[in-house]
Amino acid sequence: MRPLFHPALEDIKPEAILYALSDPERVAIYAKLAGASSGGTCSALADLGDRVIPKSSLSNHFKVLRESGLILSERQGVEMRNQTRCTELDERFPGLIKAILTAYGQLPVQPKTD
Amino acid sequence: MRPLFHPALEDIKPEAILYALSDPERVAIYAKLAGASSGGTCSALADLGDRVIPKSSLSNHFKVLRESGLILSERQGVEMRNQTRCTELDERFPGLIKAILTAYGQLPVQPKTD
DNA sequence: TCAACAGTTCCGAATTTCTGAACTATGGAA
DNA sequence: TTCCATAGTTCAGAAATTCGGAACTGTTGA
Repeated sequence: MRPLFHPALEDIKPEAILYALSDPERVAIYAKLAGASSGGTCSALADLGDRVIPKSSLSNHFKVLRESGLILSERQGVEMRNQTRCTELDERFPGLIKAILTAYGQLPVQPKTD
Repeated sequence: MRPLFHPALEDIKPEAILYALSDPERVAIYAKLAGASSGGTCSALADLGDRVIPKSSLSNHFKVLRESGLILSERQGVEMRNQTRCTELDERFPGLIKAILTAYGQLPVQPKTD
């Protein structure tokens, strides 16, 4: 398996962020991740309620989110822990993520201020 | 020619906005439109500096922008006047457009005094 | 060493995007 | 009116992207 690619903060492109979040399925995944306190695994996020995302599609969604700079994934044992990079991202693109999640009506919690 | 479709404000979908603005070429067009006081025509916006967008591609860009709810197009004589719907949109999705244009570095903002 | 499991990669089918060419709509001139 | 020029749209086929089942990889535990 190839090592997972994560762009450096300064290499994150707005078009990649917008593209990644132009898919409601990915937004749902991202919003769950942003809301969950636990590092969300892929399989924990596969169930969208009305449909279960196939494994390969899910893996691709995570890849898009990861390579756009929205999330950080690291293998932990047999599974993959994913977390958002929202604090970092908000530095680089102030207000962007919050405005997007608000637009989707998916803003889960107020941003952490720690 | 088919009549041009514009979604009603309440039918505008965030995914359509994000998708439309996930293409830097469309962002450039939109930003020029937002900046220009005159209603920008298609041909006036075709020149991106480093490349001239083909007519048919340009027409498609405008269609995507229009059908996502970002712009309003109306024929005026032989040409098409386009204007942004940013005031309306900001009501529906507060802060979204501004955050996006800022992220792209395309918003002529006043310098922060931090 | 083997089995179970989480997730990735592969690959073919379906969908979408791109753009040159043809077409439509409008206005102005003869 | 008829013809021409201009602005933009639509068409069509090639290229690129997305989707998802099947096969594969890496890890843990027995």
